[in-house]
Amino acid sequence: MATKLFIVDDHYMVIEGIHSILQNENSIEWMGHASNADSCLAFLKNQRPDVILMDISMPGMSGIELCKLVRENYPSIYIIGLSTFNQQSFIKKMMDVGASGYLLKNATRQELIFAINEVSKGKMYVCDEAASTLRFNEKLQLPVITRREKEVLEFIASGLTNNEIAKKLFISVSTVDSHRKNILVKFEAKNIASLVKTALQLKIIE
Amino acid sequence: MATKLFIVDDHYMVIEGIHSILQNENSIEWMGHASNADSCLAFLKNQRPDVILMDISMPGMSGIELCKLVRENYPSIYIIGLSTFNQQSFIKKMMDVGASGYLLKNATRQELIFAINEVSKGKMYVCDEAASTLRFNEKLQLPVITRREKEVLEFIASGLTNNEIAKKLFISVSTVDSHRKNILVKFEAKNIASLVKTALQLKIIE
DNA sequence: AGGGAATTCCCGTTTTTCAGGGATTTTTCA
DNA sequence: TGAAAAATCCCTGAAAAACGGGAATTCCCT
Repeated sequence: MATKLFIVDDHYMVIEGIHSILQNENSIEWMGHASNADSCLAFLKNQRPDVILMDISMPGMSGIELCKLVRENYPSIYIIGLSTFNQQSFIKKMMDVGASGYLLKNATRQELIFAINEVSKGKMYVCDEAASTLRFNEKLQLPVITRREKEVLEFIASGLTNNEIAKKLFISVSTVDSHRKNILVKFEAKNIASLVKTALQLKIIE
Repeated sequence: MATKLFIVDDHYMVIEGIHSILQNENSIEWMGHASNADSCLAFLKNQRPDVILMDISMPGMSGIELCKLVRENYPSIYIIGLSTFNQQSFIKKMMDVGASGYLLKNATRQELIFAINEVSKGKMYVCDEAASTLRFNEKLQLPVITRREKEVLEFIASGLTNNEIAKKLFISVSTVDSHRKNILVKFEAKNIASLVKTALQLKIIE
């Protein structure tokens, strides 16, 4: 039986490309596409694909949130993440949230078909580039900061002083200072400048 | 006479998508594709398309450099920039370097065909999103900093203090401080944290 | 129920940044 | 060759961050 495939991507050219690539592939049945998370969810109300190819960065709800939702509500559907960039945190988050595979948009026809078939059988498929990025990151691993620390970090990056942050969060300056110190340690940063830089580079803040 | 089109993009799916979209369009003749700047240049040694669709971010030479080269050596070829993101600086740089148009990868079939046809006649076509980004940026325009200021900014972002920077550059702390102050004014930042954040966001430093 | 993590708070000292001036010497380029 | 822009240097005082400690409470998970 052919694998029923659905695609969520906000790039028309990519959808068209995948459609065209899979046109003569009779092991895969094209169910359609959505260009954002909401239309995807609406589609799933009545239809049940076997595999969804899902772009990670989309306007509105991201592929990561969408993946989580779909996996929670329709555990029989397998998901393959799709993105342009080989971005450490994206890949990890996508896999954490239940994706079965990960492809970059420069994948070949062979790789695409192979990935869909593997995943439809319940296996995993992560493309080489993404896999090596994951391995690299396991060694280097991202600093883990708490919810509160992240809040403080965001305020710091937007230029607020400890005093201003304290007022915003209704806590004392000492507390803010403690958080700041802990964040600096976790990031192995010696001051705010390098902290903000690495936090942005690691996409921990935007 | 049909417009002869060539495509440079490192994403197979996008090439395939565009190919598929243009298959039944007889005003456009598909000449082929390259997945990087070098193969594009090699192709141009013997062939002469009318229009090149060119991805901006590619491994190796970027679309911006490639665009410049092509325009210098083959001024009869018109170029349309292509990218995933609506990124201020990219669009501007691409247009500065001689591109005739700019499309995002979520363009529709109609828009794609229209853009190619317009550009082939020597006109310009910039998609709405990109155009509004350009307008937005003209008003807001990027801070212009001097070479020295950029050097200092980079050291600041990597966590060096004024003192350390002074030693590295063999200048006095006062001078570094002056640069720092000027940079802060130019970025309208109130402190280092917000400075580093906006400098990174505007891609003025990496 | 117990333990660890998270969040909260405080102190004192040193270093660095911020904000406000002003001033001189090089470069650059029209 | 001359004016504008860039790069250099200096001062002072206040504000904030960095450093190095310690400690109490609350939350969460097993």
